[in-house]
Amino acid sequence: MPKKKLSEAMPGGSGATSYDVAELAGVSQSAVSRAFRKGASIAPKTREKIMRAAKQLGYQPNAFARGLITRRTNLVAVVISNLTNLYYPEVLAELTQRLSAVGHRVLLFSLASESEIDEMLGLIWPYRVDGAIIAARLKDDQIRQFNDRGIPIILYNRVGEAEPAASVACDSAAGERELVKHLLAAGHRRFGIIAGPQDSYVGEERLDSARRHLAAAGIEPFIYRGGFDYHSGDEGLRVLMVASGGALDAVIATNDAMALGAIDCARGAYDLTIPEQLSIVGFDGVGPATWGGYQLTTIRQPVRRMAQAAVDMLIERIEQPGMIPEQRLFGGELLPGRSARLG
Amino acid sequence: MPKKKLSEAMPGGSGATSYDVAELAGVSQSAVSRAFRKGASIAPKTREKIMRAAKQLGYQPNAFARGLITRRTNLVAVVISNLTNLYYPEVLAELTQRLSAVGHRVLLFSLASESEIDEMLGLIWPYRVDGAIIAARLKDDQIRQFNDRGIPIILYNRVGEAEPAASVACDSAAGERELVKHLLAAGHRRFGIIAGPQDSYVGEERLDSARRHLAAAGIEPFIYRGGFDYHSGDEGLRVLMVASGGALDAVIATNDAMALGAIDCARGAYDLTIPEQLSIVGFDGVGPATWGGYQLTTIRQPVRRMAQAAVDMLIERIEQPGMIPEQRLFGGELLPGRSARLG
DNA sequence: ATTCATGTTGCATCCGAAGTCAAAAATGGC
DNA sequence: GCCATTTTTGACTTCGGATGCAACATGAAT
Repeated sequence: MPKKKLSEAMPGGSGATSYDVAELAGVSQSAVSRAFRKGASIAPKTREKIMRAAKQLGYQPNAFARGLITRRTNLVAVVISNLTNLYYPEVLAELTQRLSAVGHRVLLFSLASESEIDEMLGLIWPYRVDGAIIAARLKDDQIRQFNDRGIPIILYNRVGEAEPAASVACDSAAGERELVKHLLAAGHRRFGIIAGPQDSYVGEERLDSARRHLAAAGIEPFIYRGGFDYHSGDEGLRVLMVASGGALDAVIATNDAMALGAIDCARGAYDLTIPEQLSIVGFDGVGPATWGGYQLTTIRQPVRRMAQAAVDMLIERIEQPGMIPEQRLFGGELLPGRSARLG
Repeated sequence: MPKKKLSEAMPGGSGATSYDVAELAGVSQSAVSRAFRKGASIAPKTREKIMRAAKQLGYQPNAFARGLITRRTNLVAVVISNLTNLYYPEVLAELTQRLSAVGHRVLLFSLASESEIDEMLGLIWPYRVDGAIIAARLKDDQIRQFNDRGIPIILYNRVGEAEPAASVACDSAAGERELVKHLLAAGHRRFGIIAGPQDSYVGEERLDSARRHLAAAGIEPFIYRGGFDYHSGDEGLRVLMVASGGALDAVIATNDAMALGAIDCARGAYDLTIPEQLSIVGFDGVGPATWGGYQLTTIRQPVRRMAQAAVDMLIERIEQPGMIPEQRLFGGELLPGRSARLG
């Protein structure tokens, strides 16, 4: 008995397979397959005939069957730790657009906490993604798991430590240096820093850079650690005001959300005018930073270019496995804004 | 010759299949398959042995092979029109969390413009998603395509018109009514409305409701149409100020982003104090609305409950196809804030 | 017309896990 | 210890499309 059990047209459903299309078009299943593979050996006339039949049946090749045999799924895992952060939605939007443009689908994973990563990796493997873009803190052994499985990854605003990994990042150190330089030039001397959680890679980089450049000028800043959110900015400013005895010239927040929280707190709780009585700077250049009420002085990450680079690099590495991990560092742009006096 | 071409252990890779595991554990492939299916008929001792072998090889069942035979992919398509809108990232985060919790993966699609929907549908079909949650404007024939293919969908803050579709939404009309009621009770009489684009379902609902309730009080508001973004709020306020000859009591923005833009514009460009000289209300209850600098008077959508409901309904409909489309309407919560005088 | 190169086509097989079914093993009752 | 149940197990087939290969058609060159 030949294997020709055609899927009977269900009531209204469209479970058409290549066999159904083949029968309707009067060709073999192979022909149908070839009609849908660009560049395959098939006569234009035949392809047309097949496409007509396919349309009539609402046929679409089954990505699962295809992926099984070709070992290409056209899926890319995108892992983002906290989507509610103001910065990531923009990144995600860009990544999704770019990936779509090159024929890849986004399998999205978001984490409530970094501890969920291992669990999440277990959810990724079964889908045999062609690659992954990761904006979350991966430990070396987690990076190695991708490497071992031959799945190319691009770290976004993170870098691999011992284990090699391709990455795209915004130069935090350089951005922070720029801010500090201008703040110092404008005469600020008493600094407070509102930093992020210690497990954030970029957070620590920004903090280190700021401290280093302040230290070079003989300045020891007050430091508060928050959680990268608006509320941390508010609380951070209060803590710093107390710690410094109210004598602050400038506050460096390691991201915009906290800087905005600090601005509102300075105005609302301490009745300070920004930037005359206190300079506040952030980092990222998220949407609200440019709003009229804030006009934050900050470093804008070139999100579009970074996303484009991440996707380009990933595709390259998918097409040509075994490339040496490349790290691309993008310079941020100083948005002068009006929340700090710069020199 | 038996089909026993085992995938040779690549250099460091882990392309282990159930056959590899079977061989190592000294059992048949079927046994391996059963070991990974909860509730399958297998002896505890055997399962343990298999799991040990699987771990050793880094084996994870191939979702593509599994999906092909079971016709369940555990994939859910999530379609969101504009991710850069302040409101959607929160929704997306909730949806992803909830879906993960019930064992489903998110295949994310975002649209740069609504016209891309048809194209995007063509990208969804091959992946045989188990269901879809859609926060974008689907035309009836597009909803029908899902119905025809037997793919359950949940519309998020949208409803189907002619074609039946399950949906989850926040009661825009009721929320807007509440706002108008309180604004009227506080004595406001000269209203301006900053509305969204006409192709937005919730936008039109909010606008209609506001106009209707104002009309009932004999009031004809000035209306401006924007694009749901911060900048539209700024521009909207300027236009309304001109149109009304500067004599506005209250501004109703049909979402928060525009309300925030209007507040900053009122303060910055017209030097008005909010809410003493002008009341401004929004809709959604996004993060920045509660920030100290704004404390927006708005209607907070119960995002968590809505997302939970959307996922629950979708799963129900996946498990039990053919259910009658249900529509769930959630009431919003009035956040009094400080951007409007309420009665 | 014959030969050869080129372009199309169908057959058979494969990808990897799941499910069917009947055989084999374990369990229980007496 | 023997037979009747109940588990547990493995051989084989299935899902749907891609591909190597051989067969076939087409047209050009001789």
